[in-house]
Amino acid sequence: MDLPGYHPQQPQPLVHHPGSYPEDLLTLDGSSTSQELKIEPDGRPESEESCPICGDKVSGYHYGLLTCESCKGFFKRSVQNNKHYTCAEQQSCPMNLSQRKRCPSCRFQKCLAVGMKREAVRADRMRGGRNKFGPLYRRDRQMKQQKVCHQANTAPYRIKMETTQIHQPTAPNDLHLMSTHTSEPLSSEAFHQSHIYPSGTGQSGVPMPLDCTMNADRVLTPPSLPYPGLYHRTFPGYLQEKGEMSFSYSLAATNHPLHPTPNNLFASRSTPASSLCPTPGSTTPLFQPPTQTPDTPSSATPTPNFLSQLLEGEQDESQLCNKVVASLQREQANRGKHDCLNTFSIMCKMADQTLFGLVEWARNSTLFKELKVEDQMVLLQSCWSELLVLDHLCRQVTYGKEGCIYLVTGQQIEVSTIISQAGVTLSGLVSRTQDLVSKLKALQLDRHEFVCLKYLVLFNPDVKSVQSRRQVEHTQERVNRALMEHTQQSHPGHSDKFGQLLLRLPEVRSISLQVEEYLYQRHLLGDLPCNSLLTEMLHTKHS
DNA sequence: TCCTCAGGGCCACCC
DNA sequence: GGGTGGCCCTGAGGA
Repeated sequence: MDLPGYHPQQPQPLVHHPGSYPEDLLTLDGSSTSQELKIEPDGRPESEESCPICGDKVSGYHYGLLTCESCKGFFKRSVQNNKHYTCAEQQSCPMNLSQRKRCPSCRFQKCLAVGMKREAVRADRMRGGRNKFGPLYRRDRQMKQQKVCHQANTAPYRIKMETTQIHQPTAPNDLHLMSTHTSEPLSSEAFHQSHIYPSGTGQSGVPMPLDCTMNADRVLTPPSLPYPGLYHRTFPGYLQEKGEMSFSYSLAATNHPLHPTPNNLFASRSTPASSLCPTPGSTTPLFQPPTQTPDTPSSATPTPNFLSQLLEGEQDESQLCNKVVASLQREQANRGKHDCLNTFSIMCKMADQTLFGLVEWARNSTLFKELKVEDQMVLLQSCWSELLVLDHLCRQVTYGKEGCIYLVTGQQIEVSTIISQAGVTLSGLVSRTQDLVSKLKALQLDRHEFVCLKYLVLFNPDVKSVQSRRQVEHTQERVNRALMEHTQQSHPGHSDKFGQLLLRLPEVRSISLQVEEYLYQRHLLGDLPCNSLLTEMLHTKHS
């Protein structure tokens, strides 16, 4: 028995289709009404497959996934007429065949959540023909067929992901981040005065001022946070750091030989200890020894040792913040006063540094270290974007204020600002992500659960090319069990929390695929910094 | 050249 | 009168 609704797939498109979105390939039968998919010999779904939105009978692929005729029409009208619905309840109205008409807001949100695409509704209203998703639909069918075969042999309680084609880089790609010849710090003004380019305008877009001022809420101490247990460290001395905007994260770190790329991520495995050492001169080591964490409701977990083991190596948020800010400062310093980074570049830098931190987190994980280096590589290459999305979600759940996106640097941006200035794809991504944040907040995600989700994403035995599949599978099952026991112990009144948490993983996967595709499109437009781990990871997947 | 199938339009029906 | 949903038309792309 698979866990309900968790059947994410991560196939590699054979051909890259600009403007298409890989979550087409994602099987999201994750609704509560999901049922076993049956495929006819030619790959077409049998009539009993249910619509992921309302559970009605599907009539074919519509706007990105298999839906019923009713939801197809509803989605089309909503997009064509630019409808803006409002939910009269808590935006969690039940969605089934009999109640789908009650709340168009929730229905439309669910359409988006399961992967229907606004961009598949033709702006020119041209009839007939095939859309750009055609090849992906076929691929999706193939994957579903594989899934059905695979499910027959799936062990109970297995988190199942479909096989993934991992492309090994064919040539070494050393990463050369920006040079750090200057130590001139980025002025606070320059850093605050970032700009945003509306999606679609590309580099030629007119920069629009965006208020990215530092947020004083950053100094909130854990007890005042909505979910104080999620991040396990406070921000000692943050006020001083914030005021000076000067960090001592070694400049050499960015040119560090251990700076990972898809090819040299594990180049230092023969001397793992060295990779953990702070760069000479650095006063902010990448990782601190595990510290006593604030009390959380989960302290009574039945597998404290294992959970503690998982929590070891969790990155210090304040150090990550320092690292990212320092990196941005160096970048800006290299550019000079009159050549400010635009907001998209800043975001990419943040993501890149965060990704670097996540790779380090994985590499320093005891469980992960037990795997073969080759397996570590393919696993990370498979899930890096999901880890990034999870990291972002966790930050929002912990620090994010309603209607704002909390950046790793402690800055906040209003969601409405982004949506008003961004293009359709980015707006959709932000909306989907914020929806997921709301769900996770409602579930009161704690840091134990967050780290379990990270491990479940990382230890994916269905990644193709994994050699020690049994080992990965075993670890995933252990984490799965630990998460289940933890949720039962820490939230006895919320018996379904475990299932609810797992149901969020397909959404994380879906969003991460959309993020990858979006970033790749921007990369093709030349908007992404060339020499970054982020770009390298994107290249690896698209090569 | 034919077939497939996904997006668009139409319209009866419902509230 | 606006929304819904079933049915049919259209036409690009593949066989």
